[in-house]
Amino acid sequence: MVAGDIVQQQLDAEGALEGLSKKETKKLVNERVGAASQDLAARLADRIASTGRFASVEAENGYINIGYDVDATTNRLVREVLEQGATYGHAAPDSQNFKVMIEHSQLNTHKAAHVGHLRNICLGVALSNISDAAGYSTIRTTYIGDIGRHVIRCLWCYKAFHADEEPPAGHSRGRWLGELYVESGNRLRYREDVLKFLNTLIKEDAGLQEGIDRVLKNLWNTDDPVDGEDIAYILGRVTNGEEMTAEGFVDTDTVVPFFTLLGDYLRAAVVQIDQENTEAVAQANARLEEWQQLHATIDWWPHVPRWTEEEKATFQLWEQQDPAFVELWHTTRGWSMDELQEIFEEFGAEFDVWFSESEVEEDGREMARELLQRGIAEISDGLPVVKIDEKLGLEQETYRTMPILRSDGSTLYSTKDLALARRKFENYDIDQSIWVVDVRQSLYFDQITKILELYGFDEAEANLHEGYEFVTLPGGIMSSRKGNAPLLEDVRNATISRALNVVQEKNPTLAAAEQEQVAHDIAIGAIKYVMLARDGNKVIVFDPDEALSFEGHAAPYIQYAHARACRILERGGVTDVDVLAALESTSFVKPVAEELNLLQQISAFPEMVQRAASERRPLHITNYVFELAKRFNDFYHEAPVLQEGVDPAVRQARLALVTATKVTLANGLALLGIVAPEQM
RNA sequence: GCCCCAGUAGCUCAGCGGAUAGAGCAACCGCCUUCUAAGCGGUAGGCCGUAGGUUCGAUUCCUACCUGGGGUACCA
Repeated sequence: MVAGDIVQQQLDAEGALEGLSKKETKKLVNERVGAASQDLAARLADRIASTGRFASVEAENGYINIGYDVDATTNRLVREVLEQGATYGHAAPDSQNFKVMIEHSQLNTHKAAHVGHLRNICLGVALSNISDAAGYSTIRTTYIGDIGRHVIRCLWCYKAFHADEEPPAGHSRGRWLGELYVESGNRLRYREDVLKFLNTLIKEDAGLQEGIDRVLKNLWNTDDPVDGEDIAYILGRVTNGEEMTAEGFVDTDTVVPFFTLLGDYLRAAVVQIDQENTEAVAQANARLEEWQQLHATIDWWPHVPRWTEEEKATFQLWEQQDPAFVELWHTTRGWSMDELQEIFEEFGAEFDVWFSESEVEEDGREMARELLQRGIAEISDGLPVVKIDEKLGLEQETYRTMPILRSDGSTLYSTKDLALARRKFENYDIDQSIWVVDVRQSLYFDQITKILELYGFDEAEANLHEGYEFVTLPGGIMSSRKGNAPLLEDVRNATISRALNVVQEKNPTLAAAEQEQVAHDIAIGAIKYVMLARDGNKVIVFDPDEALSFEGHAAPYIQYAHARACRILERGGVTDVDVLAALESTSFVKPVAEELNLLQQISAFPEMVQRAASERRPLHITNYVFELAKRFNDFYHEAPVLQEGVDPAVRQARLALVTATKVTLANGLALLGIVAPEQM
């Protein structure tokens, strides 16, 4: 760019540009700029070299390569690393003079955590660590979803169907509640699911039109014949390829015998189909399987409307703070919290402040009232909402309309978040408030922020949504109903047992307890690395097999480099303290290329921490630490430390380099919340 | 419809307007009497989604389009 300007000025001064079109000017400048930049680089290089501050300065291809005095620079660097130890790379605490609150790991009680939550925890922990290390005063917080529709549903299901059951002992009680929540959804959504199945069949199954007659005939022949109008309804929908609704039936329970008889048709379809056509066979089988699953609970059908009423009534029990219900809530909440604590501990999530939805509910309700009173919110179709675009005077739809309470007066997520956002600034004197929540909520958080602005809350703009894409499975979107969303606990267990196998195979002489500890560190590290080594705006396709791979670009590769470094130091019989003490007499003369590459990478760490913090991208640290491990492995193969024939001075220098590498690797991994074992 | 995100090697992903676009996995060929082979070296593999624009220079910035994903008033 500079060279371009210079060339242009030169040509201008020479008068060479006179009368030329813009395009011709460009062409001329273009022709000369390459040479000019090389010339410029060479002249600059000369000038830099003349300062005598660098060991070598070379101009190459328009770039300037500067060489340092290796011995002095290395000594200084290694000293810095060893003196600072676990804080190498960190800025002085609070040196940024900026206080930030990071909210993450908003797990729910009464519900099982899945791999998507795992990404949140890993990201939140890493972002907090990095923020802290970069010198931002960081308050770690979480916001537990201990009330809301999921809790109500779970407890409704508990009271209605499982009240007399003994919940399992110990930590699986939380998981048990999670299963109840899934069951509640299946029950309440049952009619929808059945109708969806029927309507897909009507739309996609060409054979149904022919087969329907027999099904309907059998419907006449049951002991308790169904209404003729309903049979006509079914026939009409099928022949016209139109969707059925529950309301379309005179007697909605007609669906029960109809759905049962449909099984005969589907079973026959599997047999009749051309067996050569594997795709059609697979589809027919899949349909039959889905039918079987739904049919297993066909007796649910008549009850669904009543259940829906019961769910509403359960909401009201909470709203009215019914003592028995509140007690049940409190007890079951405790079961889940025990489990959440374990997860947090295992994944290194520590919090300075704990929030939960139940504690901000009243504040939120109060705020909603005020918003209505002040005319910022209004009742639209019986629903309290803020018409944000209208209030901001925006022509184009941008922030749309946000409900701030349910029409029955119960609170929504938004009700509570408005209150919480305000509380954070009022009680903790922060400069910035960050939500680590997946990207699907970005409109939601924009809405919250804008409503706070309309409310007159000055700090609203200091809210920041740190979004990240969600986690899917190789097969497609996860659906908890189909049960193919891997639960956090399952992923954790599978990875740990897999890691244990590898450790036992690779390091059979290690004591069993050590093997288990190492396997644990490796497994958790592997999971975390997968979650952090992709940019936030990339969807992670979570392949359990790949997460379990311990080779290549993954945490174990880095941990292995660290363990190797530890091993060398152990065999060399030196500690960090010894190396530091000997530094005065350590000289780094004529290092090989692998050593220089390693040194360069170590020295880049502090800057990388700053960058990761300011961009809020732990990815920079995962990349950094992988590159560092790679360079160490290169060094390991090319530059022997303890082997015979290595000059004692070289050995001393290399031991120092290995120590600095070990410290930096451990520090980098620590920022990611990954443990660096000393042996593997 | 409107808004957001992604599209780079067979797959998963890096790539701070600049040098010959890089890793890992998978494939193929090598390296353990040596500080741990969870490692290292090599081979092969690319219209950087498409078309314009800005720039001396674009994978990178802008616009449009294509493809995929997500969001879009009483889910969280």
